[in-house]
This record gives sequence, C-alpha cells and structure tokens, in this order.
Amino acid sequence: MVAEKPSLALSIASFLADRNQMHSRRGQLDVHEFEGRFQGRPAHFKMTSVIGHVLSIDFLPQFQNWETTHPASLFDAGTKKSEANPKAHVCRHLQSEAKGCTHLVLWLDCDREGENICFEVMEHTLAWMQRVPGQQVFRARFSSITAPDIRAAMDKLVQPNENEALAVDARQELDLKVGVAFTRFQTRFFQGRYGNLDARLVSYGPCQTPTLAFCVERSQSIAAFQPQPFWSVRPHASKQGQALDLQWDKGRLFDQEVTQLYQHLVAQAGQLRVASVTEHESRKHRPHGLNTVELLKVASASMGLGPHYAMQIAERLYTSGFISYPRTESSGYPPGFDFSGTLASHRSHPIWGQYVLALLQGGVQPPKGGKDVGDHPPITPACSATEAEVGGGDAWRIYDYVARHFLGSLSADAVSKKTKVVLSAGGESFHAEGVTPLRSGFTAIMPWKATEAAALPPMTEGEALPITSVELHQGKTSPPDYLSESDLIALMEKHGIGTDASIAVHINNICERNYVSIQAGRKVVPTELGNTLVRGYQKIDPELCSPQVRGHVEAQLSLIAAGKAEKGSVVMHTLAQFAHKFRFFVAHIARMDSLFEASFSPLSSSGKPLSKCGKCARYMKLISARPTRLYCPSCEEVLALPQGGTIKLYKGLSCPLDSYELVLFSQAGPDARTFPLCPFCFNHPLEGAHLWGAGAGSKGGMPCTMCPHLGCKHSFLRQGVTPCPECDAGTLVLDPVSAPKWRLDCNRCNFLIYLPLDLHSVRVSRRTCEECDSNLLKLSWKKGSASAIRAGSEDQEACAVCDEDLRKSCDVKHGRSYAVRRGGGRSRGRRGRRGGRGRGRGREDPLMSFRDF
DNA sequence: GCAAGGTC
Repeated sequence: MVAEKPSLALSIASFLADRNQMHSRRGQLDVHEFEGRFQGRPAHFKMTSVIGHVLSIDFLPQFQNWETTHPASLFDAGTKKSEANPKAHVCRHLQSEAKGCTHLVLWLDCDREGENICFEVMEHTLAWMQRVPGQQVFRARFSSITAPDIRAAMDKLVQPNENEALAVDARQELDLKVGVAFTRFQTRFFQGRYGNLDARLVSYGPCQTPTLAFCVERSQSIAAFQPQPFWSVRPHASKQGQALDLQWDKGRLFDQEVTQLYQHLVAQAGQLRVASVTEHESRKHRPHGLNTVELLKVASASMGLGPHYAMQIAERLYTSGFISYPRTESSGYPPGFDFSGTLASHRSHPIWGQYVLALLQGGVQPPKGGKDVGDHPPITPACSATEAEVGGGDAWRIYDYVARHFLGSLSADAVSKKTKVVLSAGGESFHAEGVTPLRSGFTAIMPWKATEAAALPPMTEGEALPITSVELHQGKTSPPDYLSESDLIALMEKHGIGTDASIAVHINNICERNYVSIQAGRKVVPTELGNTLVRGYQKIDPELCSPQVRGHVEAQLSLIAAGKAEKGSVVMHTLAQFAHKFRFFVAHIARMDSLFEASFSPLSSSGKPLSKCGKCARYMKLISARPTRLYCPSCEEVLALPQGGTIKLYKGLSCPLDSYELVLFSQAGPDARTFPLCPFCFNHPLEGAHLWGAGAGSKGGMPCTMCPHLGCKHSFLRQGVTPCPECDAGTLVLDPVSAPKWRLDCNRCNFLIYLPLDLHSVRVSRRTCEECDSNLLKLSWKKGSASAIRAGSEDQEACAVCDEDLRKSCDVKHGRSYAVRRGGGRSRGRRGRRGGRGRGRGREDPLMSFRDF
C-alpha cells in the first residue's frame, strides 16, 4: 500500500492495523507492516509512501540547448519523464518493496495529481510484484484522513482512474512547452538588448504571468484614475453633550450647486427631528475551519509575513508536530472530527486553558458550514504548546493564530445590538448608528475581531435637536490602492491560478524575477519590467496574460478527466493554439520592444568604453547592469563576462590569437582572485578547455588561466607553475597583478599560495624544474631583504615545490573545499604537452610537499 | 537559465 507522503502512510497504517500489531521499519521512506485480512483472507500488509510526484517531465536532451534549439520547435519537441528527485531514490524503494507482493493498494491523495501519481507508482511496482490470478491493483478512495473513512475506503476498493491521470499528463506537457518556449524566446530577445535591464531571465508561465497581470492591471487603474470632487451635507448636532456623527442618506453628490441647495434647506430648518429609532441584533459568524489560502491571507495582512515565508514556518510547525497538515483546501471539518479530544489537550494551556475549560463545560457544538474538500481537515493545533516550546518568534505567531482560529471556530457567534436613528431636516434624511456588544462569543479568543462599543445618546421618536451648523463637506474620490498580497491571493484563488500548495510559489516567483516588489503594508507593486511586460502582452495578444486562458486550458483538461476527449487530441489541439499564439507573438514582438525602448536604454547608448574589439579595433562598451557584458557597437556583438566581480583593462595587453584587448576580472572579498581574460576567447573557448563559472545559469567561459593554447603567453601552460595539491585537477597559476602580495591561484578550486612578501616581482620562467618538472619562478627580491641575502642574489630562479627556502616562506590559504587527501601519487596527464611539465616523478608525488606548507 | 505540480 502506497500513500502520497510519509505522514499519511503512518496514519493510514495505524488506522488499519490492530493496536500494537504494527511494526515500522525506518529508512529514507518508512515501511509499516502488520497482519490483517484482505478480501476475506489473512494477509501481510506493507504500507509505505512516495514523496509527492515520483516523476517529472522535461524535454529530451537534444532540446535542452538554448543555442541550438529554436523555441518554436519546442511545441513539437519530444519529452521524457525522469525521477523527480533522484536523491530520494523513490523508484528504487518502490521496486524493492514491491518484490514478493501480490496486491497493490493505492492510497494517494484523492485529486487529479494523486490519480496521476497512482500510475507513476504502478510503473515502478507492477513489474516487480508476484503474478497471481485476479485483480492485483486497487485504488482506495477516502474523503478524509479519519479511521472510519479509511476503513470504509479499504472495504470498497476501486480502480485508479486513468482519465484523470491522463489529464495531469496533458497539463504537464502543456505547461512545460508553453512556458519554456515563451521564456526562452523572451529571455533571448530582451537580454543583451537593453543596458539597464536587470533580468537574467524573462520568464513566462501560465500561472506566474496572470498573477503578474493582476498586479499590473491594478497599477494601471491607479495611473488612469481621475479624481472627481464630490460634496455632501453634514449637519452638526449633539445630545447630552455628545456630538452626533450623521450620515446623509443621499451619500455624496458630484454637483456643488445642487448640494449647496440642500445645505440651505437643512440650515433653514434649524433643527433635526428624530424620525425613527430602531434596534436589531447583529451576529458576527464564528470562523470556518482554517485552510491554507486563509492562513496565507491572514499571515500577510495581519502579521506582515509573506506567503512563501509563512508556508515555510507552517511546514516546520507541521513536521515538529505542533499543527496539522498545512496544505488543505478544506474549510469544513470532516464528519467525526475529534473536537473534544483536540480541545481537551489544551485545557491546561497557560494562555487559553481557561477559555477551553469554559468551552468544554458549555458542550462543544461542532461547527457547521465551510467546505470539506476531503483532502485534509482544516489546519488545527496538533498539540498544546507554549511560546517557548514552539520556538517563539514568527513560529509562535502562526501557531498562536492557528490555535485561536480553531478555538474560535468552536465558539459561539458574537452578538451585538445595533441602534439606528433616522433624523430629518428640510426634507432630507440623515442617520446615525450605535452598537453595543451583547455577547463576545469567539471574539473573546480572537480579540482583533471584536466589535467596539459605540453607543448613541438616548433619543426618542419625534424629539427635536437643534442644528449648530451645516457643513458643506467637499471631498474627492481617491484611486484604489495597490493590491495587497492578501488581495492577490484572493484573486488567484478566485480565478483558479495555482493551488493551495503553489500560490505562495507563484508570488515568490514574480518577486524573484524582479517583476514586482513587496512594499510597505505588503502591497505588491509592479516594477518597470513587470509593467512593461504586461503592457506588451496587452498590445500583442492580451490573452497571453489573462487569467481566463488558464481556465480555458483547465476546461479542456477536464474533458480528458471525464473521458469525453482523448488526451492526445486535446494536447495536439491546445499546443497548436499556443504555437499559433507564439508565432504571432514573435512576429509582433516589436510592439513590446517599443515599450521596452521607452523604459530602458538600448544597449548602443549605454555603457562606457573599455577595451578594443579585435575585429574592428574600436572600443567596446562595458555594460555594468547585470549581467555585466561587453558590447561592440560597430560589430553589434555582445560578449559575456564572468559575473560577481569587477572588470578592468589589463595593461593594454592584447590576445595574440584574436587581437582583442585583455581585461582583468577581480572577485570581491578577501583572498578573492584576479585573472586576465580575452573577451573573445572567454566566449569562444578552445575545445576541451575547462570553463570558469559553468553551471548555476551560466555556460561558463574560458579565461586565460584556463586556456590550453600552446602559442599564447597568457595561457595557463605558460603562466601555470605546478598541479594544484588541493583539487587534483587544477593548476597553480601566477596572478600577474598581485603585487605586492604575489600569489599563485589554482585555476579550478580556491586553493592559493602567497609568495614571500619581500618579493619585488615574479615571472614564470620558460625553464622547468629538473626535480619535479614544475615551471620555475623568476624571482626578483627586494634589495637587502632576507630572501635576497639567503638566495645570495636579488635575482633567482627557483622551484616553488622543491626549493625548501622558498616553500617555507610561502603562506598557503585554501577555501572550504580543503581536505587532506590521503594517498596520491596518481599520474595526471592533463597538461597535454610534450615533456609533461608539472607532472610528478614516478610514484613520488610532488604535491605531497605542498601539504607540508 | 526554462513551467507547474507534488512534497520536505
């Protein structure tokens, strides 16, 4: 039996196993075993879980390359599924546990994704199971994680629903192809086109883009807002010394003269006559059960915690056993939820213990209303805990809220008495309202929801009150505010953008992509980039950012799930639609580009001249906005540079291979390295060269310190000294601008050696050490320095490995990766050069000597 | 370097 997550495997198994009969094997994924009966026969049960989706979809390797793949071809590109989280070894686990089993019961969550995971699990179990006659695969359908529901599901097992699973496969393929095609195209088009555009990635997605559009549309209506002046009549009067706050029944008028007319009429009347005094009871309904979206909204609006962060905290509270599962759509408690038990555990809580006792004494009335989606119960406290136990801080604030919300949902409604007094003067009606709380109910434990008393002075029908003055109040309509995060969550939920588990991720995405920023009061304000993108979609094809498109796709998917349409044809049809939209978008990208031109400075006009182009010999410009790059205006060529440091000219030296002027790259921080590079070579590495900065979003480039060219005097073959004793793969290269603290840096790892401080200058000699084959160093010592005296001369050629005096006065620094290597003495033939310079002699490892430093 | 959906 397989559940969707480890926690559910445990609870389902314990509902099904006889008490104390369960044996759990701990491992990366726990297995719970017990004896029982299956289909009327004794059986041995094994219950385990996966960790969400087992597989995840991606393009075939040939489409992974941004350079060689046309984004438009992605719509027809082949895809494959591979293990979603290879490190977790879920497939291996399923296969090995399946061995010897005769039957499979699928306990995955009862939603489409869960149905899809059923088939992922089958793929990695069926072929490993023992074949027996009859039905071997079963699906358990449960509507809540409670013992009776789980047992009932076990008694009427069904078949997994392939159509629902296929609908998910279709969604995965559509999301991947549409998202990636647009993302790659946009990124490629805009990146490198504008100097001050700080966007490594200009992403597009069926959820993130409509989410962004909500924020931009609000910002557009703020910008388009025209304030309108309005007027209203405000008579002033008081009773028993208490001023009355009177509202005009006409509200406000947009015509000053007409309002003035009413003002005169009221003023002429001189007094207000009480037309009616009515009272009615007003109820504030206790809250429903707490679901994820509600928790995220409260966290953002009332605690100032962003959704992504709030989810992280909620997850930690869940895994530490303080609250129930935090990803749930349900706001209604399942039938049979143990209210009394959960409540009773809080009876001695230092803060709300008294309140709980009172609730228990009054007899718990199970909450009604809310929606039980059957996924998980609403979020509740899983145990009673104090601030210190929870760990204080934001964790406590979330736990405290969850607990109070739970208690509130079991409490009585709050009741108050509302009094409305209607007064008239000169034919105009005004009213005042007062409120008196009668019963605090749930607001006693959720005090921020409490109604404040605002009593009116006693008034009786027919009574007259003198008017002291009549004000002609002028105001003006004000624009809406930016969307708050909590508004945005509500909009996403309403339009079905994302799920309870992913809403926080999408909001986080548009922040990280620099499309919006979160400002005071957790308002989501679009950036220039966010605004420009959405305005661009609006100009080219507004559907690209409209929330209805997701809905349209969902409707198509539902046809598959309901068995009314075939997956293949829906995918083909929908992909054709998006491919069409994509071609249209590409053809009309100039419309979006013109908006970018207005907001960002084109590359040709930004940046400052730095180094000469090897092709046209004119100066190229250094674009300092990320990603830092060089741009040749006359060749219209963009050359990538290493990131995260500064770029300077390197003594006006040029690359002998292509005539580009060399530049120096310096990282920031202590012991950070500096190395020269040729802008052209960096972007066009020699075959087989190791690259600097590869991975993490960059394909990397070849600086001089990694250049294996035989004929270039800047290559590591000429500037390198000896193999790195630390990383086994790199070479120690002289940093040519490190004076006065001359140093050798490994070109692969962060190992480095400071040469003695009394050096005046250093060069790498063309001669090699007879002992160890390292390149010798041409040392020029400072006059009269200790080293000069020891060497007997100011000029010396010495081997950094074999010359003991030199070695002893060096200072080795190394980074995190440093670990003492045992053994060694392996032959390393990576220098690829006759003479094998820098290679150890026989089995005696020259690197050993470095370890002694 | 890309999407969105699970889960941790």
